[in-house]
Amino acid sequence: MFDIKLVRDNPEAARRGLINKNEVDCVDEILALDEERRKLIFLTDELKAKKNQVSAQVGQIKKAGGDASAIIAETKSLGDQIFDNDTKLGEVEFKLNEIMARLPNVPHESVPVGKSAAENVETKQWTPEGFSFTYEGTPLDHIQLGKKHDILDFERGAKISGSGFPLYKGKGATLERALINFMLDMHIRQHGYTEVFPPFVVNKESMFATGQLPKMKDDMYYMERDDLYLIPTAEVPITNIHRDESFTEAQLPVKYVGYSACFRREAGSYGKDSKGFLRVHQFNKVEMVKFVKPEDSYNELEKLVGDAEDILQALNVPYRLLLLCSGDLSFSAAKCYDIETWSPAENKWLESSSCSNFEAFQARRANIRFRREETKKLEFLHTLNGSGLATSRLMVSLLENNQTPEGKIIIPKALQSYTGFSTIG
RNA sequence: GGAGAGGUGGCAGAGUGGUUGAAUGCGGCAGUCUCGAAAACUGUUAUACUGAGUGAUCGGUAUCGGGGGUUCGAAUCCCCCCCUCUCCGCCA
Repeated sequence: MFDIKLVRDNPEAARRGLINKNEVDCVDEILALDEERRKLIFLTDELKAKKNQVSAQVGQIKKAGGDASAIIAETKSLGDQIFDNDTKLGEVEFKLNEIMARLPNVPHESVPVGKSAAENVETKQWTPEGFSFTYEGTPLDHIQLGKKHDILDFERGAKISGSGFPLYKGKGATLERALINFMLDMHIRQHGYTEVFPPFVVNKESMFATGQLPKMKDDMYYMERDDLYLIPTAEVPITNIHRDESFTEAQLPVKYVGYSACFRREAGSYGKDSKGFLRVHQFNKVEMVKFVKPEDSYNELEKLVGDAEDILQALNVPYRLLLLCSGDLSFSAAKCYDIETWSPAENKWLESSSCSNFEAFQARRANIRFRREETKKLEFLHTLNGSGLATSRLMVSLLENNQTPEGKIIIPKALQSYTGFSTIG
């Protein structure tokens, strides 16, 4: 949620933020509603104060055995006015909240201004020793490799559930499990995260808090009967661990890492990069979430990206970092790096991770605060999260980059103690 | 799914219609005492919105799981919903 006070105090900044994110300018509408709301509150509070005052007199008069009927009549009419005003106020606040809830976060000043993904900025590229973008011969793609070694079965996955629900088999299933454990262990042991294993199904309050609702409603699996949603990312349950809670300053930063299956309807994106693992409805992801003090959040974002990079370097997977431009930023993010891994068969980069600073945007929606020692006041903290990483596209890069000319797959050293084997095929 | 109990301030726990934002205890903070600390004693200790003020702050309103109702007046009475616990049933 965007802070109404920020809009009120600096409408031009809010307007710029909206335009930079390719959003409709609704600042004037917000300002008008806000003014109406405050006018109504002021009037009604005065009436209520009067009513409370008169009401107290009723008690005193009755105690003394007097007749209070004249005063009671006065309170009654005050009550009617208050009721009307409150009804009006409710309508105004409903409208205001609706607009505010759909107002995206404002990009940080370090974010390049741009309209679309084409204007994202590559900030780093990393490749393992001896790596070359020009492949000798034709590399098999992950679907061919999956079939050849009988480790991935997209057809049967589709039979069981529909397209986009992959089935892993044999060493493929083991490799997937190994990847998840390897990533979790590195974040826990080397990066200092606390492991959590969250629910994969959440209520609407949780979805609102992290910003999936109301905007992304159509992109989520929803169970009407129970009014519950399948999570699109572990970011949702993990960030919501501390919804409506507050920390002491000394407790921060709090860092969690957790695995979850992720479910996305991907409505409207059929056919686009959708073969095999490139776009699926269910995938596995290890997610890092941080709760930090506002002044630390941009430093923590860089560290978060570094934590994800460590995984890729340990796995010898070529990758690059993209700093997303304002127009490509998600609804809740103020700044975001995507990590893309190289696919030799597709001959392109694949998005495998997204690391974002949400500043106080989610904290405001989720009401997560901390008490600052110096001022003794409660403040909204900043939340961040990043995939570390999603296994589906990582698996594409992992399989394709580690294939030998004979079509074998070499398991990276760091993973071997997790898989229990060093090659596939 | 059935039956019962319960949801009150950071925590524990009183409170069944009228200065109750809420007793008491614990915790926290400040002070006294002490070389220092502990103990003891004293004081203090919620949040949001809103108005005034540069500001410290002051005024008003709301808040006792959530929503609605009764009443001049609700933590307290009524209705609906949510959650937690116990027992029974079912079940991976």
